Amino acid sequence: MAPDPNTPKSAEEGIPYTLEIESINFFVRLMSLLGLPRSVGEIYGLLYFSPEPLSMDQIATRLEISIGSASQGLKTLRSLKAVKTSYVPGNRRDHYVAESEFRRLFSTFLNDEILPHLESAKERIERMEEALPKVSEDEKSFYDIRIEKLRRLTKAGGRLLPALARLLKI
Amino acid sequence: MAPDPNTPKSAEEGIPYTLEIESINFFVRLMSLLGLPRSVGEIYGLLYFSPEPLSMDQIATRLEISIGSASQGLKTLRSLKAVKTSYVPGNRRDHYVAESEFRRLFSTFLNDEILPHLESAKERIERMEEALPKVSEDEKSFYDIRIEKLRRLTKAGGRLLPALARLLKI
DNA sequence: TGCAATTTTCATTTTTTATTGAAATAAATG
DNA sequence: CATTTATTTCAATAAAAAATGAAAATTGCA
Repeated sequence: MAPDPNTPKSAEEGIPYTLEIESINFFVRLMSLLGLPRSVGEIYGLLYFSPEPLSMDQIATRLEISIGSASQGLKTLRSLKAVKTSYVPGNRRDHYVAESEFRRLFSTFLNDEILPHLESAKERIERMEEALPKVSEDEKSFYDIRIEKLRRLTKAGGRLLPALARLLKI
Repeated sequence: MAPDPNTPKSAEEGIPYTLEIESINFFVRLMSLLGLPRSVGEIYGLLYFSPEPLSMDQIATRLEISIGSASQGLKTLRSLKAVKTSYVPGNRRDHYVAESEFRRLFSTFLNDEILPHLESAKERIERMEEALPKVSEDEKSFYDIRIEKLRRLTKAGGRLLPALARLLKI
C-alpha cells in the first residue's frame, strides 16, 4: 500500500504526498468498480500524478507490493491501454506513464469486458426461444413477455455502450 | 446449482427445463457484472421465469443451496427491489416473485452503489486541490491538468447516471 | 557469446468473499 | 400460550481471488 505518513518519500521527489494518497485512493475505488484488483488501482493512481515515468521497480518499492504483483498489474493496465511504456535514455528499465485519456481506458474496457457478455446474452435468448414451443398456448404469453423483456434489455445494453463512450469523451 | 438434466423436476411443474437453465445462467452473469454473488443471480434467474410465486424453501431446494444462502440472497434482492413478496392463500410461507421491471432494479443499484462513489470522488478531488498550492509554479500546470481531468470524469459520471436510467427504461 | 539485469510466469500462500449449518428469533396455528 | 413452522443471523467452513516469491525466460550490454 501507500507509504507511511512519517516518511513521505514522494515529497522528496516532488510529488505532493496528499495528492499521491488521494489519487491512489481514487483509482483503487474506480478500478474496483470495474472489477479490477486493488493493486491495479494503486499502480494507476501512482502513475497518474507522476510527472516522471516510473520503472516497475520504483512502482513496487513505492507501493510496497511485490514485483510479481507490479508486473501483473502493469500487464493488466497495458492490456487496457491505461498505461504506456516510455523510453528513458541511459536506463535499460522499462518506464511507465499513465494514459490520462480515460476515453481509451473505458472503451477498451467496454469492448473487452461488456461486449462479450452482451453477445453471449443474445445467444442465450435464442436458446430460450427454442425451448419455448414445448409450452402450452396459455402459458406461452407469460414466457413470451419475459423473453421479450430480456431482448429489450440486451438491446438497451447494446445502445448503452456507444452512448457511454460518447459521454466519456472527457 | 441447477437440477440434473436427468431429473428435470421443473418440467413436471410446467417450467421448461432449458428455459430455467438459460435464465439462471443469464442472471448469474448479469448479477456478477454488478458484483453480486452467484446465489443472488441464481435466485433471480429462477424466479424470473416462474409463473407461480416460490417460497424460500422451494427456491433453496430447486437450486440446491442452503436456506441461509437463500435467505441472504432474497434479502439482497429485496433491498434492490428486484423481488417482491406475494401472498399465497392458505400458505404461511412467504412467497416471492421477480420484479421484471429492470428499470427499478438498475436505478436502485445506481443510487445505492454508484452514486456514493461519485460523491466521495468529489470530496477526494477537493482534497487534492488543497494539497496543490504547496507545489512550485511550473509543476503546477501538470497537476492542474490532471485534476481537471478527474473533475471532468466525475462530472461525466454524474451525467451518466440519469442517462443510464433513461436508456434502461425498458 | 556470456553475463548481469530485468521481467514474466506460476505454484504456493494469504486475503477476501460467499456459503453453510445451526442456534436464536419471529410468526402463525391450534 | 405452548408448540410447531418458518426465517434470520452469524460463527465456522469452503471457495474464489489476489499477492507473493522464486524459478524461468527474456533482454541489453560488454
